[in-house]
Amino acid sequence: MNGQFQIAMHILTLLDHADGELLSSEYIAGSININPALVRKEIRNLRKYGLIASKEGKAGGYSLDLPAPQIILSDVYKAVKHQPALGQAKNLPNPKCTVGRQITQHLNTLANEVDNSIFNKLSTITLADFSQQFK
Amino acid sequence: MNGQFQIAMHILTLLDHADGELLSSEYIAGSININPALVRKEIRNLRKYGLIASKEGKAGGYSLDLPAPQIILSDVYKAVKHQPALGQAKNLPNPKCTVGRQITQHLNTLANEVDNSIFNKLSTITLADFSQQFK
DNA sequence: AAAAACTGTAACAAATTTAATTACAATAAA
DNA sequence: TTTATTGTAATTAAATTTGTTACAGTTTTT
Repeated sequence: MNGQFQIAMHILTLLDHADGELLSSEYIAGSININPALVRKEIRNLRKYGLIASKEGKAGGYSLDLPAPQIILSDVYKAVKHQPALGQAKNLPNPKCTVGRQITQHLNTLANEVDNSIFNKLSTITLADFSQQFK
Repeated sequence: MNGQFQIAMHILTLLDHADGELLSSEYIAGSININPALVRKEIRNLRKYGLIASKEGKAGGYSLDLPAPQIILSDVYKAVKHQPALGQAKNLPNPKCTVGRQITQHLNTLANEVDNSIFNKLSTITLADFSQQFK
């Protein structure tokens, strides 16, 4: 995994604290300490998932698209997750071997079970829960 | 994450099926379809955690160091895991910002909780459970 | 003793992924 | 019309992961 989840949480927490006021990608980038273009790229994704609203043009910026108590961390995770948490090997096991022939399938099943347990855990926490720790 | 867990599980499953007979890194590599040196490198690690035994020299090779029912998948995970499942951002948040100042700590707490839920899930499954699916 | 078949380990190269940078068109407010 | 900002793409740089090669050390076999 990479740092997308952390970046996403940082952005969302800032927006929650802004309390409806629009924040610019430059301001957000200043808090996270990364490049503003990366912030915009990450937000493009979160917007696709209905978590963030944006306004273009002068005095534009970003805000939450849902009240913080309605943003469930499992949804944030889904938005940024592209791979199973257990990882994914890129080898192609030998189909002539009894184990090699079947292992991909069994490993995938296991990976899904693990992903589910992460979802379950994260579905018990809202952005509001997380964000209020800072106050 | 990378594919280390999958490679480790593949190796362990093969060794379980070998039923005490020693397997060479070349044979194992043939089933996984990767380089023998990589197999040995991965095994070096699993050996450190007491999961695999090795024998050097001609007619050498590898075997399980514990009966399969005593190899818990959470131990395999611990052996290969180097990073939290949620990932880890490499930015250094701005300490002048209320959120930036505290977020690393709160994200780490969350990451630990998630890691625990993975451990809990994997601690319910043994290598024997996994491996017997192939028979 | 010598040859053969292994493991153990290191050094290096290649490929892939992630993050950073730059640039600029499009939009909306002043 | 100027200014500040988002949206997006293209490119570069850095980091990580995977693959390769090589060879010393070990144990068995002849």
